[in-house]
Amino acid sequence: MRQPLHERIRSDFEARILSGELAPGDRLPIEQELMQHYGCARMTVNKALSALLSAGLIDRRKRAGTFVARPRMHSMVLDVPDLPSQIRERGQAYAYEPIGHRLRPPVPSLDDEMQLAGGGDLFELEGLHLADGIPLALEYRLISVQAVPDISDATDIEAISPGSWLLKHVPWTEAETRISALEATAEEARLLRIPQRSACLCVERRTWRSSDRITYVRQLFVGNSYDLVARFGATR
Amino acid sequence: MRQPLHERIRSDFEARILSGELAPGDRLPIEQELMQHYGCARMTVNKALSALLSAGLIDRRKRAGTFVARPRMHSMVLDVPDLPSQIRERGQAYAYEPIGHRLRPPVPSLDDEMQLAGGGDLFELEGLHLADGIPLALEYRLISVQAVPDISDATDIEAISPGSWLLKHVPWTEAETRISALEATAEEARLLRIPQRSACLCVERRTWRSSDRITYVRQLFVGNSYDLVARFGATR
DNA sequence: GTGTGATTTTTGTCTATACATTAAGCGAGA
DNA sequence: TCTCGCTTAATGTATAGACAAAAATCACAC
Repeated sequence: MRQPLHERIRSDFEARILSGELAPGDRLPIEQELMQHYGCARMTVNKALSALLSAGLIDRRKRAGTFVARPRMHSMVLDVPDLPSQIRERGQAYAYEPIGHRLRPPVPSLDDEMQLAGGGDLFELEGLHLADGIPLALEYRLISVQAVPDISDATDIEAISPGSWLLKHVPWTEAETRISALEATAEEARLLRIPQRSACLCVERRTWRSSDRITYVRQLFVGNSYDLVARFGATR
Repeated sequence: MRQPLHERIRSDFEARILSGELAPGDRLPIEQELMQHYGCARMTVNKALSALLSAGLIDRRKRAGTFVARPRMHSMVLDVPDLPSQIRERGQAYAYEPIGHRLRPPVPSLDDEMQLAGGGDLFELEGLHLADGIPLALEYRLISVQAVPDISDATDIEAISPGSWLLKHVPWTEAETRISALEATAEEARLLRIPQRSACLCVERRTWRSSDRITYVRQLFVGNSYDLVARFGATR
């Protein structure tokens, strides 16, 4: 039994759905029929269909049956590796160069800052990510002191990089990333050592741990030296 | 039984892992112990742990046991909705304005074009996506005639938008998206009606159907009028 | 010591069955 | 015709047991 039966059933239907043979809205056989077709117990069929369900390929309704899901708003998996390891993987030397940091209260007129702070203060942090000594990205970060009290006595936070430090100390459960393109301001261009108004890739991210805001970060990548890559396909 | 037992077991351990109480590498109780702790059958425990496994939160090895997974390279889900529906969702009028199209052989010196063509010709297509009459994105697309023979007699392809047309006619199984920022050339700027060298978000996508290349598309978005959004979280 | 084979623990798969839950569909009555 | 409740077909959850497969461990021979 090199390939488990439930896996075979699952991939059979995955293939038929992805190939278009089974179109969105089409009904799949009921579990009883599949039991007979594959000559197995219902639990085995159920395991296969549960996997397809959690992969979002099918919808199931009691009494009604199992249906091919409408093509969900197409989505792909975006790799968000942390910069240090990604730069090292390219065979370059990584360095983080702190520009400054301070503790300050949130600006009352900025809703986002108020929510992030959640009654406490904000830890503000700015620095450069360098690859082989050349600036790759400018990072501006706000951390909620309330959500991350350890931040006060974190002497090592700028030794590695704030992103890596946070990942180690504060696991998050939810995040939203926004990607856009914009032109570097004079100040940003100076820090990144690029011409003014050069195109930059702007990645903003907000993270939560079960409804509490943790951090906001804005990374400005030098346009022609960094690509984000997303993939879709080959379930595992 | 508002909440199934297997779901309770799953979320118990999800919480303990995300909170850091269980650190990467820590060993979880074996299924026998969990059966006793929760007073249930082994299949129930197994279902909970299988869910955590497929979510990537744990690793399991026969004879060795179950362990909290090392934090994987973080990945997020990137929404890639097709432009027409997304623009209409914002309450704007969508239009596609064809610039031109032709059938031509691939350029022999370009490996990517040769692979895409796969021995046949390429269908080349250029057009603008407009929101309320204002250019939002410039699209350049190559389609493999071999993979999509219907393309020859597709009179409607420019009536809707090439992306939507393809999505309807040719399901794909794999795709790679590359996101970067760059400055519009003189020609691109003219078509998009923006100043020369403005920052633009460049989305390139290559799609496959089981090892056959189908299409290459490059969409150039006006920098300040479009964001891509990616999310991570809420395991259903 | 060092490999090598047997042992045993733990997960992986599967069966057969039971009862719960949901909602589609039907029929009775207003 | 509309509504209410009943029946019933389908999925959802759970059980108890069986055997398979992998790999850590141990014992033995060299």
